[in-house]
Amino acid sequence: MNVTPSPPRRATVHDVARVAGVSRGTVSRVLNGERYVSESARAAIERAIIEVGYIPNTAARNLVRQRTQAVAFIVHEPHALFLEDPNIGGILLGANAALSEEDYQLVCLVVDSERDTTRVARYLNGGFVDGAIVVSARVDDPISRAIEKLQIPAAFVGHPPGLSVAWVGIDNRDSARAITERLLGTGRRRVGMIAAALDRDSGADRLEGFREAMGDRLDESLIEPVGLYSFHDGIAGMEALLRRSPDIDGVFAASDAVAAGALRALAAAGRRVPEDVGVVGFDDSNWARRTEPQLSTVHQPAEGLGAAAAQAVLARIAGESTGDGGTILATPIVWRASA
Amino acid sequence: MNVTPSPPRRATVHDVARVAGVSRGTVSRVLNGERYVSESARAAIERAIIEVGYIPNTAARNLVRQRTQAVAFIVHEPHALFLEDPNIGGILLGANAALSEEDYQLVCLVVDSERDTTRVARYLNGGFVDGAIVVSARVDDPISRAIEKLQIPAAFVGHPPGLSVAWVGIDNRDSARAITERLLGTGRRRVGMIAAALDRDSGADRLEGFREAMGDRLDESLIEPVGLYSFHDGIAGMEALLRRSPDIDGVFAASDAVAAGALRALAAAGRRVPEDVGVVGFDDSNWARRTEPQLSTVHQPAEGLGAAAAQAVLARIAGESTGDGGTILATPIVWRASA
DNA sequence: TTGAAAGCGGTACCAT
DNA sequence: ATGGTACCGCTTTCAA
Repeated sequence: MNVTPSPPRRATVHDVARVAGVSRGTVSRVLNGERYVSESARAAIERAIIEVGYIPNTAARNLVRQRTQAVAFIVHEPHALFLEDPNIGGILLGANAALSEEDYQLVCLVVDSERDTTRVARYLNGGFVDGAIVVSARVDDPISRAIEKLQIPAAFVGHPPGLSVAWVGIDNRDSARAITERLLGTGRRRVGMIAAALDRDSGADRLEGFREAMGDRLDESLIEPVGLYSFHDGIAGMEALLRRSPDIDGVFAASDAVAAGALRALAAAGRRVPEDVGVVGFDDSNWARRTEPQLSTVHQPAEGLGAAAAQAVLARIAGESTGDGGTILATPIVWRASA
Repeated sequence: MNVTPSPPRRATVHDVARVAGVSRGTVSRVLNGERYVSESARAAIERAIIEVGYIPNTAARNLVRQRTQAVAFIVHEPHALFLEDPNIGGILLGANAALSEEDYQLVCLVVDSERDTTRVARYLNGGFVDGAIVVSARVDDPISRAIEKLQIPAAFVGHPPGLSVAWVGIDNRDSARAITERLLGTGRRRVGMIAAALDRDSGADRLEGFREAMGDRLDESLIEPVGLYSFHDGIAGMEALLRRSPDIDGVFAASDAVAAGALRALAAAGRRVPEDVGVVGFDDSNWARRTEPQLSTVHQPAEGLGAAAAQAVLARIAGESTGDGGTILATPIVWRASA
């Protein structure tokens, strides 16, 4: 069949002007609510707008105004992680809310392949957005380069190592230290850690914080490194720990998902939580309230991070801030029943 | 300080032409890899491009070409659901991959407030995208209206009741019937259902399918309706069922999250799964592999849905298809250990 | 108060 | 092959 129904040409300012019997300039003034338009002209134009079914083409407007009232939100996560990460959704929602407040449109771009990387970089170059928020940046990929080269107002969530830019994040080391100390405060003697994602800042920092809190009491054999912040790695990590050090009575899991896995492994091994073993996690994600018992954990302010990143970008768009500093958000400990 | 560093004006085709000593037309030809450009001109232009640091402004190009090579992905979920829904991420990734294949940019817009609704509708009107994929459409909201009015090539994921448009989805009723029958096939006598989200198509259809499969054997008191597809509602639903009908020996939970909750409640009540009670879920989401025992469930092809929606949109952009039909994807049963 | 005209950054057609 | 020019849809001086 392939009968494409006549693409109904959209009415333009031109059409409105013609029908209203005025110039396009006057129409534009009405459209933008400016002064110096006679009542009669305004009325005629408003009538014409309805008559011809006029809808403004914002893209054209942006071209001349040289600003778009839009900010990109770029997610740069490997496939699986994107689906799993409990924070990403919150960050997105937080950023969207903050931008929405200022009537900015958040456009989220996801990078899931080499091809995406260059296309997104092109998009950034293309003049479709006034700024960008980047989650999980890679150093020296086309996207970071585009942002730097074009000096696009940007903020990163999580500190991109090596990049000197504005960023917001949390203090993973300090938070890890704090919750480990709290765990120690419950009287545990043999405290271990299931460390994850040591190739990332966050993972390495959490381990570092654990080390700090343990000080002299640290027994290296009580540290079990695993690959991802995942439930399954949590199970494996806990099993390894139990095998190696059956007398373990406290565990700091690098994330709630890992902690949930640890709980599962402990239950399978017949250990009671928190009576025999105290367990603490990190993130305060959905996991934390679904385990039995519920997790004591570090609250990660996902929506706050998104909002802060958005505000940083908006400030730079407004030319208010040129600093490359980082903003660190508070991470209160939420004490529940698992320790 | 507020010293906005001199906004470095971006080089344009004009600049390149001037430096290369040719006309803008010729520059444009080189940019678009057309024929009929002398080697000398091409070389001069390429040199000039580097010299002035030219970066094309895609937005301007789109304006004249009247197409953007971008498709919107609109998510219209209430706040909490957005963070919970196990399918949305997969749909997004599937759509992105399919669009990426054709060198289209997916721009995801999230609707989380009244304000967002109108802003997104404006964005759609604005001429920034060639098409749209809509997840969780509302009937007669500004977004659906914009799409209809502008005849934007679109596809909906899940059948938007009342709207006559292209859509992709699954057959919830049939899938529910199939897995219920399979559950009955294991010899259960007293099979119930924790029905959820009955105000949505999907929820109502799954219950309908359950009813069909049960036929004469249906005992209305074994149906427990709960609010959301959530873990906690799963717990509550199962508790209610156990209270009312202690002899229950089979449960169809409206989603995996609900099933996970049911498992928790059953464990708390001392029932063994699958020995005492068989449980089946719906979605085949992350939940399914994290419960103990792992869930038997209906596989929901999230990425496939996203890809199919993307292809439908691309086809309509190409003017190939004008049908308003729906595409139904297969939902194989995945049999694990919970029944 | 209003219209005319010059762009915004490109593309595309038409002579040459 | 190339330059000239009209135009995409809208905003923004500048005169009148």
